[in-house]
Amino acid sequence: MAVRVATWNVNSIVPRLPRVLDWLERTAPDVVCLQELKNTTEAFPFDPVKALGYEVAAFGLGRWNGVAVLSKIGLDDVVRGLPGEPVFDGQAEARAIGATCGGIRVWSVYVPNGREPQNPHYGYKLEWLAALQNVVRTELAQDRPFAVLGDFNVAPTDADVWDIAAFAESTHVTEPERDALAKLREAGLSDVFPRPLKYDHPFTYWDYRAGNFPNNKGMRIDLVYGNAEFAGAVTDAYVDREARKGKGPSDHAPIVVDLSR
DNA sequence: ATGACGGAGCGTCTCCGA
Repeated sequence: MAVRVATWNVNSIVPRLPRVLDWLERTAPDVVCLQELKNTTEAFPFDPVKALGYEVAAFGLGRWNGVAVLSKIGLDDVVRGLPGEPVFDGQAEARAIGATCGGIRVWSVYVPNGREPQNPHYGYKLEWLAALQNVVRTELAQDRPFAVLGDFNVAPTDADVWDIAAFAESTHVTEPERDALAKLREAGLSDVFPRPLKYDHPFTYWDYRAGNFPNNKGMRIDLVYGNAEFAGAVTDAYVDREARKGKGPSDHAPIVVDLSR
């Protein structure tokens, strides 16, 4: 059976809804992890998404963050929030949601940005990634295909940013952030590396400013980290940069992963 | 052309994003 799984940071679901619905229709993924919904759980546009055949598990706490899992192949054992996650500035944030879809366990994650290495948000980011490591170890104890998909806000290698020199003193490329990803791989997850539809590297994010998209000044910070059962079933994976084009896009492009089970 | 920030809210600025 073929299963199509996708992840996409939509940068606010309400203004993006027409584009997201159109993309869902054309791409027809079975399971979709969404990030940066920027609204509350109740305000998620359930009806038009359900009309396309999806069950929806959303988790939003206000104007920032917000994650969801959509599925056409079942949606069970939903967990809202990352068990053991840290709290920043006394405010709970909706950055993770887990669900089981047709026997595949997925976590949709929106890792904290970190802002600058000197900012308390950076420490929060590292603590959040440590909590993710613990959840991953727990999930890996289960014998089933499993993946963490989403906006990790970390570029795993220097090749994952358009110019490493432009990132001196910046988050997203520091050793501790990359170590956190390495620990996920050491625990048993593989980086499901997508193919680009154009150019030689599968960037997933391009800043809106300064013509970064047309100039392909991008970053690969949206990732699919799967266990052996998940990664071993992958038949194709690509970044849909077409979704970054035109008027009113998200600043992130979706990643589409095809599995044969 | 892919084309030179955008979203949200106690809002006409400020915060946040990466």
